[in-house]
Amino acid sequence: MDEGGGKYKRGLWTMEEDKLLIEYIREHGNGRWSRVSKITGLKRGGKSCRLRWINYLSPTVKKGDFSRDEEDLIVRLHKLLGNRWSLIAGRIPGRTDNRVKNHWNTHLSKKFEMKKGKNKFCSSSLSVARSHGQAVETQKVFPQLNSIVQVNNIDSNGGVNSRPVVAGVDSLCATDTSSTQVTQQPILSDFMNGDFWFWDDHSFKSLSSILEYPNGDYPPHFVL
DNA sequence: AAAATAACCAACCGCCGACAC
DNA sequence: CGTGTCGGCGGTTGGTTATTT
Repeated sequence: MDEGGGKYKRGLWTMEEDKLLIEYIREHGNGRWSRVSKITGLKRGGKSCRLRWINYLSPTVKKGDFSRDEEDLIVRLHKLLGNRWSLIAGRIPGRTDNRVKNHWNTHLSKKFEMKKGKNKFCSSSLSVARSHGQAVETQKVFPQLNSIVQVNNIDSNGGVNSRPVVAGVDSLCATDTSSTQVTQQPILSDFMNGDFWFWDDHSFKSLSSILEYPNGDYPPHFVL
């Protein structure tokens, strides 16, 4: 490959280049990006073609401003997942990881990013409620999560106790680390470290593995 | 009106994992 | 196994546009 060398053009794409790329994809489908320049004569590397298609030319890309709902979802998912932009974008129809990332960096991070260290529980968006009632507020925001999980607590030794809980995005998380609420939710910190697992009869599933199922198409064993 | 600064965002870069050979 | 290629990801850059001085 010669993506960074002088063989390929760099910088903003022209309309003519866009046309060539669209024509290529119409005929050959997307993928096999490294062939684009050979077939079309386009002086662009495979990576550049892929990025241009995914982030701009694809008909699935939603252009225009982010809605309040989308912003809210980004903020909550970012709290939950950190800078895993592709995963976040995967939950927001039509938005690409690059656009979500840019929007976060330019608009949202200043507004919403929590100060780290002072209140770790508040910076987590996931809580564990001991009843559906406590999770109701969060279902409006992130219905997929609440609908799929019934989990058991994992104790400090890695064992599973039998107390069922419902996990969800919590907009009403504890604001004070000294409150008793914190001590009642010992597994929150595990969650934040990415070590939280959902138990579904015979196997553990990480939160991120569940989120990777698009559009709520979870395997049957996750559905309550 | 012009220069300086800030904000925005498309595109690039380096790294990594999957895969084929 | 090792090597090369490709596609995907997150971090970063730099050009353009908007705003402020």
